[in-house]
Amino acid sequence: MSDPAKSNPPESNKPMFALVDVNNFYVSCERAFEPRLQNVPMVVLSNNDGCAVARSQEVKDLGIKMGQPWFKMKDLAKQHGIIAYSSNYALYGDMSNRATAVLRQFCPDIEVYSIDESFLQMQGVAQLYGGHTSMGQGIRQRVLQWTGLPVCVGFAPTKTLAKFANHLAKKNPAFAGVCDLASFDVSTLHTWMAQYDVTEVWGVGRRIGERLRTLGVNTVLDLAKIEPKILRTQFGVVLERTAHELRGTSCLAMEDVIPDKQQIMSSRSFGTPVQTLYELTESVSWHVAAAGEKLRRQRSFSGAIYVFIQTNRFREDQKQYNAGLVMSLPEPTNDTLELSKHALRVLKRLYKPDFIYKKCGIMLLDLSEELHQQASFMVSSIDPRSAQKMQALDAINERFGRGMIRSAACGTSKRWAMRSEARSPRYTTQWDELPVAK
DNA sequence: TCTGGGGTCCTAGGACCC
DNA sequence: TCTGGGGTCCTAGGACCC
Repeated sequence: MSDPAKSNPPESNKPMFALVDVNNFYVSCERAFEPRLQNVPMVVLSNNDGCAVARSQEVKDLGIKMGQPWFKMKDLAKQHGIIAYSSNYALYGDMSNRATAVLRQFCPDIEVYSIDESFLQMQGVAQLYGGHTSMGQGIRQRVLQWTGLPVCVGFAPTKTLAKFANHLAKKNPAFAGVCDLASFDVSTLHTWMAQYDVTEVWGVGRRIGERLRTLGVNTVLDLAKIEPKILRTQFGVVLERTAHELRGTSCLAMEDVIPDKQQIMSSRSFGTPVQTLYELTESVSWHVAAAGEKLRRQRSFSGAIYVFIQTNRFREDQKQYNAGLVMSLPEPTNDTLELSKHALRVLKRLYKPDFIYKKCGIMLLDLSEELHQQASFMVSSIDPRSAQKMQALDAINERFGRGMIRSAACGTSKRWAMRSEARSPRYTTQWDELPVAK
């Protein structure tokens, strides 16, 4: 017998991607630990229990849209017995890692695209599993068995098509959760493409969708067929690339290494409205601490900090004030206390009494790598013990929970803290919240 | 009463330089 | 009086993603 790779060189050299995506991810995480939630209409709410960020199929069937405010659907919820959970990011993050670990067993070349989606670069791997479809089924089965999470898999020669394949797998029960576009002939592919709105394409949102419609581009197929050069002049390189991808030419490669973040943000709406500088100070200090942790985790330094405060834009009966300011730091730092000092100085300049605030936050900007930090020849104002201090702080907070050690400015009242009234236990990351078998 | 929190990339346009 | 043109860098804002 001849080597299959050799007898078939053009096939195995062509790029081939799989997109694996967990169905209704947050909802599925909750269901994995509470079987009684199966087949029950349920949503998971955003921070502050604001709006629905994950919906079970039953809820989608009721016509409830992504991002719909919870308070607006309470009547419907009562009527249909919709259960709402607060979001539990400790649980979702951990479950995501577990699912990713299973995928890695199938294919080492993996790009974790988001908390619930990964691209796999196949390069002939599927042959080991008897082809795309059976590999896809194998993935579904093992992820479900090992993590309790249901996934769908889409295969195609480009990332954009793999996203579309995944979408088909999700929407059409006939695919049984796995759709291999590479096995479709052109007319079959086009028949499917003609059935879906152009905004289903990865990279085409509401706005671009509207503009495309004026050009007579309504379906996925229309976008695949239009001359890409036209898109280039009217929309730019990104959409041109998307069109090429829909035609089967791979333009987007795997991004295997996770690049360091170029900006780090921490912000949140308040659980209850805030008026005093004192409370804003607490909250901003809290955000600086959270962002500082992320900054040090990727071993970066920040050269500038942005602070903003906002009133509630939905309250037409209240005076509105949105303000933000960037401040360059005298030298890059990763020290939470140093960052706080500057952030609070900015906050004082922004603050105006007589407004009712709804949200505040900070962003760390001008990030640079640790390696590039050089001790200044000039006298540095940075405390030489800063690095050790931050290391100790991170270690303690890692072990005992965020905020165990914090600057005094973070305060103790936290009247502004976000609402999270129906959070499930952190089953997989806290010893005292482990699920109990009865 | 109650309306999320992150990120990225691209482009247009202004400032500035020669 | 004549009112160029090309290049770079930066920023703000818009669009997208999950």
